[in-house]
Amino acid sequence: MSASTPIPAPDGDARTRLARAALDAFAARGFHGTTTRDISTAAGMSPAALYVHHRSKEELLFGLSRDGHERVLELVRASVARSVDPVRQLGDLVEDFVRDHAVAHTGARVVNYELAALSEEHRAQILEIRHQIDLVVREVIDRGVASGAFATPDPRMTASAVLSLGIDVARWYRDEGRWSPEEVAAHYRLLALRMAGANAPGPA
Amino acid sequence: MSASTPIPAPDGDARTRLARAALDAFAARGFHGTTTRDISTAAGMSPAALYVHHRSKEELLFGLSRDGHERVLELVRASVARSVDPVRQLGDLVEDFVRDHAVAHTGARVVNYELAALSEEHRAQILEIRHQIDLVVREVIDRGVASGAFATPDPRMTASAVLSLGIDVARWYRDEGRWSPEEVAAHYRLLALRMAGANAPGPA
DNA sequence: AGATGGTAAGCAAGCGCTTAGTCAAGGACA
DNA sequence: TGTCCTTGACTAAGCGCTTGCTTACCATCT
Repeated sequence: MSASTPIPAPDGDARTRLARAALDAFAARGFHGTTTRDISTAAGMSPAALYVHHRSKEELLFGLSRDGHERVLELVRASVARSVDPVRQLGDLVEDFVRDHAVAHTGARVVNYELAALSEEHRAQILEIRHQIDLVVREVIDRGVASGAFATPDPRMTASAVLSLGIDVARWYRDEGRWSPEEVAAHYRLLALRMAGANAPGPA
Repeated sequence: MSASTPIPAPDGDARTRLARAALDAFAARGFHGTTTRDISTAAGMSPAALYVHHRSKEELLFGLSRDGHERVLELVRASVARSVDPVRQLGDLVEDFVRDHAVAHTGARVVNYELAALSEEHRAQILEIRHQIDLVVREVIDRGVASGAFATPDPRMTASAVLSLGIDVARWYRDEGRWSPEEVAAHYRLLALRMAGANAPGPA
């Protein structure tokens, strides 16, 4: 035969398959509601295989949480980098953030609601990334208030609320639901700009 | 002795102590992360005592969830009943809802984030109460749009987002945090009215 | 005496994780 | 070319412990 590839498994290599199975299981039943047998069986392997590729169940969760958070941090930084106008920056940020939380709501659930299951040190690392995400939003709103584009009596709480609104999308969004990710993202862009007190939200 | 009371235990009767211990534990570590020994020990009893007062760990969760949801449903209905002006109704509703989710964030976490651990039938009962809560908010916004007091391209999604914003308070609020429940409630009132497109939010 | 509210002890099942080993692929060398 | 040895992925079996829950019994009230 001419095939020289190292025979890829049906859906990626074993390590990736285990990680994806864990993500789905954690999202559906939570960290403590998921057994190592759930994960390995879903990945088509024996329970011991999990420990060939990952040190423990907790470290598997940590890896998923860290990767997910870093992806979101890059996402919001990229949104803000696309322009200099705070109104457009906030709109883009919220639209991208919300779309992502709707599309990837399975991963976002693990990322946002399983922090308590992490070890002390791992949770601290994650909270640091979350802080960076918070800073991005806060700075956009602060600049908008400084320039007069936004008006809000408490910019910090408004920033917190805007992020909060987007995070909760991961909790309630369903694939078979009433709205597409794009529809939610577009409407939430408007809502966030109103929250910030933008005078003329503009079309896009 | 003159005391005729039936010797109340340090913090309420046994059933209540167990329920409160369960609520704290479920909020801190989740349903599956909590053992029946955690609960009974925190209530100052042996593991078997839990089954004298409650049928199972799941039914204990269900009771907490049902009571919590019914309390919130009564709360929002009372908020709306205090006036007839949609602007004031939505403002009062959000203010009361958010204050409650900040003050009672422990209970609200269980109520909002442990639904997956319930049995099929129990979860269905809870979802019905949640639907009633949703309807209250939706009707207030619909009436505001009809009267011209509100302006939003998708009243239904706006209603969903307003509730969502309040629910997420339970996730991030901390007692030792930056803001008092009253401060968050007041600011969120403004945010919700802006989201709904109220022209003049008014003072209170 | 019966009802009420509690406990000590423990059962069957399930948990995270480990151990000891199988098996296929690949390089080294006679 | 054939044989040996190493390496890496994987599993069967199971260890020690914990889980939710039950049973059999006891103390205290009315």
